[in-house]
Amino acid sequence: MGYSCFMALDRDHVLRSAAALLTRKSTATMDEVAKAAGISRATLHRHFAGRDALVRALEALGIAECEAALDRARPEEGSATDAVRRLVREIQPAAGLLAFLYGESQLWEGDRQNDGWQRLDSRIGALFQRGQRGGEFRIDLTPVWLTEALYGLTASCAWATLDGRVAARDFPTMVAELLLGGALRREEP
Amino acid sequence: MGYSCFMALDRDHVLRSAAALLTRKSTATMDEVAKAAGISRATLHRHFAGRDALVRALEALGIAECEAALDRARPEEGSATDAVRRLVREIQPAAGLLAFLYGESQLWEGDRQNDGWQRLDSRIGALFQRGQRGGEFRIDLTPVWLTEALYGLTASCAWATLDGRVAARDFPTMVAELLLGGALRREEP
DNA sequence: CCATGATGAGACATTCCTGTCTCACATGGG
DNA sequence: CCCATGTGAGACAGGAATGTCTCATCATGG
Repeated sequence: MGYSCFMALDRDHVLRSAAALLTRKSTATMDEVAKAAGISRATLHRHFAGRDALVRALEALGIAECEAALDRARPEEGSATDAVRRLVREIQPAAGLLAFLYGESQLWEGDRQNDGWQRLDSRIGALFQRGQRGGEFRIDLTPVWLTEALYGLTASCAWATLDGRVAARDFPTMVAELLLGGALRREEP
Repeated sequence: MGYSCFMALDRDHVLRSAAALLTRKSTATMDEVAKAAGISRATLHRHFAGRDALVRALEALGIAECEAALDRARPEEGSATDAVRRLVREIQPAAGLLAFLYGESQLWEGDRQNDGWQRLDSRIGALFQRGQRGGEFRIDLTPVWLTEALYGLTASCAWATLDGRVAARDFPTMVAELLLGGALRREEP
């Protein structure tokens, strides 16, 4: 059977390479994706039927990584503020992939879209709602918008990191502190 | 000379139509752009040599609109906080176009990019810096990141508005208040 | 040693978009 | 009235990416 027992690993490796490449160049060719993974275009097509299938697989990977990050962040524990900080920290490794998917409008205009996004939105929205009900978060910004802002700031910081405008080690602080506290100084520490 | 004296108006109309369409569907064909503007593809090519020229023209329009918004917002007057609120309010009409350009990576990977972005970055960055020096804004978030976050939140809210997740009339509040104050409640009103 | 199966290289047709062209038509000015 | 100019429709070739195919190679397992 040759390498067949490693195909799952190969597939994952290809997926990660594609994510890394498409994060930087979202219009990359199937040939470029194959080159980046160190395989031929034929083999790439054996793993993923076409470009659409590849993007869908990346979408599934992104959703899975976000859900894993959400699990690790334990959004139900402790203060909502700290939970958001944990979430941003845990989501950083997936930020690049998330930024790519966020800009891939192809995923949203389709008639049916992956349920995973709705699950994620619900869980993250619930975290913000918990913070509002507990009096930690202001109530004039809707949980839906706060969730959207979390995605947007994550993607923005991922791009800014790729361009070198923000240091990667500052990612958690920049995203979480802006999302939580905004630009204004606090009167009381 | 027929309609030649109105060509400038035609061109502007085409540009606005293209912006509105490409904001929703960034991969729209030249034919779709022409259809959306109510002209034929031949006439579209008479106004813009090719797709690249069209995108560049949209970039120039976006920059011009942002600079105009910045002028109207009078970023040097009054408190930096109010200046940011004015800027967000004035930038809303250009938010859709800005969101399209923000996701058009083609503009950034080219060897030379429009100087306008740097001018805008400088002016907006200066506003945040003024707020920091005046003690209004916190100093642990860099002006570069705050500028990036302004773009990112603007684009996010523009998309959320298109999808109906955020009401258009709430745009200024959602963007400005999150950027300024974050999600946390203030102890003191 | 041989058979199996995965791989890489490349050819190939197809499809889609683009850019350019021609031509007929309409409108407006001289 | 006649000409000039802008326009729409369509044809056309070219390029690029895709998806499918074949074939030679090579490693593994029996």
